[in-house]
Amino acid sequence: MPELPEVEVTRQSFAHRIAGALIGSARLGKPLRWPLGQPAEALAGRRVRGVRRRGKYLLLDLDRGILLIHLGMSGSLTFSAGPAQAPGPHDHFDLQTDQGLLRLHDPRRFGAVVLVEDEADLVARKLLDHLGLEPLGDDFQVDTFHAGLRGRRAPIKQVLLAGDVVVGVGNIYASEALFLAGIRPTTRADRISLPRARLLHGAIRDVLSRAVVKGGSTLRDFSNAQGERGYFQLEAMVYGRAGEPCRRCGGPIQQLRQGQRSTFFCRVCQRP
DNA sequence: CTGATCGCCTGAGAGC
DNA sequence: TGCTCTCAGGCGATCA
Repeated sequence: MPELPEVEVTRQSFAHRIAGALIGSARLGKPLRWPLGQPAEALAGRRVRGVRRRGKYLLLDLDRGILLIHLGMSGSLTFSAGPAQAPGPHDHFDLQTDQGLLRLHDPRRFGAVVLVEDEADLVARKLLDHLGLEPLGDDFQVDTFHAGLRGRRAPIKQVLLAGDVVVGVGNIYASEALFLAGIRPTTRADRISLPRARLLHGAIRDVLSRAVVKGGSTLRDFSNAQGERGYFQLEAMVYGRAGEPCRRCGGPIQQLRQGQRSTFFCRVCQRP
């Protein structure tokens, strides 16, 4: 579910409410993708300073350590004050604070919660070091982006998904950004000229930032930490629209598979 | 180095 | 109704 916009929307929906909170206790449900790294009890007594995002990871800065949270494919967070509901079968992590309960709901359990002492921690480095440029940040410039595509013979769609050139672009927004840039998803990344890289750079920033404004995409059950759904899926130009008319030229949207993932594109509006 | 595959999990929907 | 199959927003590990 969650790509950069959904993770950022989630962050914005609870960062200000959890800032300064004192952790009373933590609870783990079924195992997630990686172990917490320490007993859940180790979180008690720590204080939450704030919440950052790196790619699709949320980083809860504590007065001692950092709690890394990844939503995987099906994860969502809620943060609620007042009496806590009993955890459901898919609620696999709770962080009880004096300002509310942060709860991770993740049916498929591809998500993770990892406690590290700092960003130099080996596990933190394994997860974060290889990540590419932040697409909404100042470092994401056309020339560095274009340089990152050099030497990449793989299809541009898959290079975007890999996340080592630019982070946060998942399966929905990769198709959407390539449509906006007029680039065929199968085009080899290293064959993209500087002018087309400029178009793609702009398209990535555009689609991700507009998706954040719309609260992300709710295809099935995504909601932010206040339980609110996203609406960007209503504006999708190609994703999930196989066989339907292109919103630009009217031709049928095509679907293909790249690396076990569905890709959607318009063969008229997107050139190789 | 890069690229292609493989799993990790559960649930929904299609087809028989 | 109930079974089997395919697919779903991610991504690290492994092998060529």
